Amino acid sequence: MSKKPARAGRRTEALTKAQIVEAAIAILDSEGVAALTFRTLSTRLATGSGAIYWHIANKEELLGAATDHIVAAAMDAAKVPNRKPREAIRAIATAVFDAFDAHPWIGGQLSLAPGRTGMLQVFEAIGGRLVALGVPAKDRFDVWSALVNYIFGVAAQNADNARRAEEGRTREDMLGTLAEAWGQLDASQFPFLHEVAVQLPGHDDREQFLAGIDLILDGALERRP
Amino acid sequence: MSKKPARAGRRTEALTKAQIVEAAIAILDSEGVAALTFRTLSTRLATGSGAIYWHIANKEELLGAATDHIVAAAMDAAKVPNRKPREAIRAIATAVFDAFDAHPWIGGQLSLAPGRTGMLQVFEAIGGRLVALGVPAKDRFDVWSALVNYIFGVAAQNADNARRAEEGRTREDMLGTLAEAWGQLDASQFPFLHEVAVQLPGHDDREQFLAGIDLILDGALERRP
DNA sequence: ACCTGAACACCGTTCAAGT
DNA sequence: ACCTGAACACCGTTCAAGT
Repeated sequence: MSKKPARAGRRTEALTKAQIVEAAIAILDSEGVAALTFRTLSTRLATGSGAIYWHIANKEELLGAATDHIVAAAMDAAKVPNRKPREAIRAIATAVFDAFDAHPWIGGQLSLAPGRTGMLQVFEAIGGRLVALGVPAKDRFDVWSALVNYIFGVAAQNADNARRAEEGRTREDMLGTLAEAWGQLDASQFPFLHEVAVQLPGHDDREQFLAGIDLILDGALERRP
Repeated sequence: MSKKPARAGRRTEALTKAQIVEAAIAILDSEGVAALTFRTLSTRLATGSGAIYWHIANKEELLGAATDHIVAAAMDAAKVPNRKPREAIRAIATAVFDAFDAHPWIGGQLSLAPGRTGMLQVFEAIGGRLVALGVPAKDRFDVWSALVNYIFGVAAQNADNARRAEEGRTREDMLGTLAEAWGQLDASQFPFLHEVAVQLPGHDDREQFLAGIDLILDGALERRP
């Protein structure tokens, strides 16, 4: 027997990057982004904080890998092969939107480091449907770029709103407050916002997100070679 | 005479929030987001770190106010009143894109706290042009939402790429590396990315961003009541 | 009312030492 | 090869004490 008793939960096999990323996601989901530190993470993994650095370069890589894990899982869950192209694009966009909304700690960790296979899958899936949809070859790169940037950009902004709502009022409260503020804006200086204020509380963020996808696709299909 | 000589640069008037925000922007622009701490900021302002908290609640509010200051300045500089509606929208979008690109520390600080007048000005300016463009009233809210979300979301993602490029290779280097990686992808599994790889190095992010604006507007104008 | 700056309660990251 | 955990060099934020 060694002097120290074996610690409960001490692993017997080597850590893996996947284990670390999954533990990080568990902390992020249950306690939020502020709770993810190398100390809480190493405690949960029953190891020393320095051990994590053997597998992961730094916190940015950790958050990036966690984000890509969520994206890849969302793509796996969104079964799209048998759908018509436009429906497939809408299904992929919805999957990303819902995944970000369910894991609102996802922020600006959307870069394309090597090994970000989840994002690559989304990129390819969207691009492939544009060919099937009949978007002219000369427009394809721009349409694809607009779509993937829109999807990830808007989903990330929505997630950030959800995160802020979590730590305070509900989303309905926030929209109500915003509608009231815009309704009190000077109608001669802000006629549009003054008018659109009434539509804020009732609207569905997800539906509006998908309406934007349709606008881009409609614009793309109007183009002829 | 007091025992301690008056410190050089000691202010004689009270701090203002505007002074703090401008000093913060100066640090962010010249030394990056990691260099902005309450210690560097209070040193530059010749005050104590706690003094800043008399005027600003916390770092999130500081970064949010700095972001809105940049947006407001960009809107002021982008003279759009005499343009045709579509050109005005393109000018506003370009102004936001360029401002974010020039201040790449702008990240996810895009929320709508009270007093964010810069973002409100962009929102109103875009909305007003949609009326002038003849977008049907029933579509206006969705088209407006798609446009402003696209503009801020894509501009923020581009800024984040610019920030990452700063602390390493150039943007051209990064695009070249990405093109090479995508070019080596299995062409049967990733046909679209394999093909689009060749277009990556030569493309202009700003032009592609504007192409997305046009797609949304074209999609919107195709709708009839 | 506004400022000072030490103190508090943390961080991410490194690294000599272990197995 | 992989892990340990103390140590380093910081942070944001608070607050008693000043003017």
